Amino acid sequence: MFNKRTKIKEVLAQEPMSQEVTVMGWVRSFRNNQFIALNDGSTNNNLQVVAQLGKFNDELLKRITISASLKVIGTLVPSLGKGQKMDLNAATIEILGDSDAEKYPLQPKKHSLEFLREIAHLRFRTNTFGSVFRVRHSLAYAIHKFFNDKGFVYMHTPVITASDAEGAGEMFRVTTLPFDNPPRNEDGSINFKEDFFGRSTNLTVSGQLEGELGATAFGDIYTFGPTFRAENSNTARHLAEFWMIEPEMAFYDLEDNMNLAEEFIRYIIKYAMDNNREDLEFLAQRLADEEKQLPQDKRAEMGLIEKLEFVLHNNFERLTYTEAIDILKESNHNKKKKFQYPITGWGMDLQSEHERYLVEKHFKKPVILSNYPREIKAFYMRQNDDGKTVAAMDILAPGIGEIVGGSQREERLEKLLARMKEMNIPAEELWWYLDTRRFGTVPHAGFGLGFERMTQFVTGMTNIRDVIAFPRTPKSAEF
RNA sequence: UCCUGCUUAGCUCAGUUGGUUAGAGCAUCUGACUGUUAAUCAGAGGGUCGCUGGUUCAAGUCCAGCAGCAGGAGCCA
Repeated sequence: MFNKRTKIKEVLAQEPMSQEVTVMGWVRSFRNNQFIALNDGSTNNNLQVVAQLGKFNDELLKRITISASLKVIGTLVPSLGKGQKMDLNAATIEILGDSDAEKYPLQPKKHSLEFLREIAHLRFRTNTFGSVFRVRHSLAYAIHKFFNDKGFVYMHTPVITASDAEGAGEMFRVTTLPFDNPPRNEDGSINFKEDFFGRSTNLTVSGQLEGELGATAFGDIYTFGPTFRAENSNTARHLAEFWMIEPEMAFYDLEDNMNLAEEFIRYIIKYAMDNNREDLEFLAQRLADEEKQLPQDKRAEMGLIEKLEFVLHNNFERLTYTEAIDILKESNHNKKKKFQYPITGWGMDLQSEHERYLVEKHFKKPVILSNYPREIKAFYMRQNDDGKTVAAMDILAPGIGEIVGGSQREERLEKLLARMKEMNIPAEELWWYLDTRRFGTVPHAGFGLGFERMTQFVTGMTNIRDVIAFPRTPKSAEF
């Protein structure tokens, strides 16, 4: 058996009492031909391995280069140096894999995030990305734990779908037809009857409609999977491939939905705070250092840890779209005409500058906006009695904007059909969806949460490309 | 997709009104030193100045097109 090692995180938690320990990891630095900072990804903290002078031959020492992989057996003793509690006095050092220092691109110094994106395959070996991806993992685990503990069923909705009626964005087409010479109908259009599925298919833009099918059988379900949007969006908060969590609950109204979303967000943040304290503190420090470069007015008012604590201990501000419009209209910001898009009145769609004003300047906390005008929202949202609004809600977070979008769904078949007709959504194609309203329809609700945006919020990373391992963005799919 | 900006050594950046052989710090390599913590000291190597074209006696520097990246906007999660 090869893997008889102790993870460095566990080693560092021990008291050094000359016990024998086997560790394996990658060299972060090699100082003074004697001190190896070894990292194995279990924590950002390195274990200092001491290769006593004269004990190892030069040929071996020369191969201890940055990012070479080592197996070290030694005894754990209190450190004579000041920078760490313990040393691993090496008895044997085995080079598992050499690393050519002349070609290895990472150095023991600060690199720009832009540069690290160009070497996304190696950036996990930095402290920043080590912390980010350990936190990302914890958030993913916490999500499953939260829903599992509440008795939700984890539902795997399809990645390839045929419905093109959702209007959630541009889609990536899935086909096996030859693109240079596809079979054609008599009128010249492409004949998808000859395609793999016998019809036109695409990558999913949302699992919601399928999720509703699950909710109307299991009661509570959630999905957690990849989602694809072929939008040509070039921003720090959009990806062409991202992960989304979509809970869907039968016997829920809009308020139940908001309560669940708020509890959910708080739960996963608390989980990360309890289990990734070290990584979050590192990221908080990183963010603070980064913000020092910014002018005063662009800096966040709270540090990362402070912000997360604040979210844990303060209720989200809840208000209706109508109330939000009033606040915006009456704001000094608007009266001084500082909005690029002026507040024209009820019915307008909120721009991100408006959302940011509400969240970052007015309330200074996460905000849940509800009951939007029906004209600016999707067909499946439940129509309110006022005839003007729908039971929709968005959760807006400081720094990243919309983090959750959800609604109570229209469960009344006649109303749903009428709305679909108004919006030119072909009911025939969604016959299976409409069946939920035909056979024992129930009030139900759900929401979607962008996993990367949530991870951004928790890690403080300002660019979404830095919280997913291999970001897919326009003109970029190298790794 | 639109607006703005950027692109010079492996990395982070200087580079004057266009003018000889394009610089620095870090990294790398060689040597010295040896309880270091971004180790230190000495030396060396390392460049198609994003690409294509233009103006000029002369272009890293000026102009145009293209590409990529970043920030902002739109779309959204």
